[in-house]
Amino acid sequence: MSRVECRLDGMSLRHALLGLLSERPASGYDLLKLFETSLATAWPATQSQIYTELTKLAGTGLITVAAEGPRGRKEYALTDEGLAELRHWLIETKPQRNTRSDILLRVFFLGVLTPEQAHGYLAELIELSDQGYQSLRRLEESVDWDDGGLSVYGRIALEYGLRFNAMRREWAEWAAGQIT
Amino acid sequence: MSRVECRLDGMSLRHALLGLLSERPASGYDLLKLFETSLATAWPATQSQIYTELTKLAGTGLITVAAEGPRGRKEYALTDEGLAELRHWLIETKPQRNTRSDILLRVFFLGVLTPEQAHGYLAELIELSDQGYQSLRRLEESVDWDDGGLSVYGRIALEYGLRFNAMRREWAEWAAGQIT
DNA sequence: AGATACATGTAACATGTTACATGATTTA
DNA sequence: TAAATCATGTAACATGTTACATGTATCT
Repeated sequence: MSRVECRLDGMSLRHALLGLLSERPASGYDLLKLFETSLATAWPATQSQIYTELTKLAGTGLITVAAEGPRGRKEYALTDEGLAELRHWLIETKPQRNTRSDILLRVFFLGVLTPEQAHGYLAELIELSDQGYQSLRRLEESVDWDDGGLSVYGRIALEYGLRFNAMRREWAEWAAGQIT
Repeated sequence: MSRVECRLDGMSLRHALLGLLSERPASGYDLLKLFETSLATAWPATQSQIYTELTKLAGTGLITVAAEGPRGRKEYALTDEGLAELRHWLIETKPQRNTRSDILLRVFFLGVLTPEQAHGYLAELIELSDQGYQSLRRLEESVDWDDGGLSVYGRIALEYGLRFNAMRREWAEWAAGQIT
């Protein structure tokens, strides 16, 4: 009775918002900041998208306006239904979204460039990976890992980023060696 | 004079098509098959998208209908302008598209599940990574690497996939150990 | 008083997905 | 001759980006 209809996959933005609200109530503005910091690498979202989706979520009862503050601030809180939907998404639906990579796509076509230009591209990737790695290291140091719920799994997600950037750097170095 | 206006980034589908056509002429149907095989992991595209984009590209002169075959087949070929645009994209524009990962996003919110359920999710990821790895190994064996232009960089892209899946597997195993 | 940060909302456009719709040629 | 494959196109909808538009509270 409680699950009204079959929902399609996707709609990850919706679940990202539910997930962030599962920790504590927050305004659209707060959520925007959280997207910019913690979720930026996993699921970037714009201000426009966030506010629009929050209105929809409140309309379907997955979240509610729990409090109103100064400057028109609306603080949203997760409802029981919202938490159920979040759990449903995590447990029942298969993570299989197609990952699109601008960076990898270009690699297929480096043959139309000179070997020097191809090396240039790979050097860019090495730098990009280094920057990503360093930036995550800085984040690691600045975050209070004794904080609430997101910290355990936030640390795990950060480790993913570190390993990913290290892998990409090593791969790009190897690839540069393959090009004569 | 030749570059008419400032183009925005993005439009990777367009450049993926130009890139594939830089090797040899092909029909929309051929290109669809190429997307399903070689580009599937880097930049998936649907039949609908491909045919629509080909029509647009032919309209702007980046490709032309070089030949027509049986069943209404239209074989497209890259023009000089198209090749210039492809090179421009590869050399001048920075690869910085936001990578969205459904899989990583869920990790942030595993705290709303029981440790057992979280372990279940990580086990799924390990299996997914293994399958991805094996499937790329099979592809590696089935492809004729002495073929044309795409093979050198196609092999490099494939190596990326192998390393990525290996990295993700190891990370998920480590992550499982972090959850008490 | 002016700058910055807080705070929300919408409109236009670009991109991507699913489903529908049609038909020709080859192969078993 | 029936099924599979080749071959293209469009319509409706979902999602994501950029720009515009507005106003309040705090800090220096």
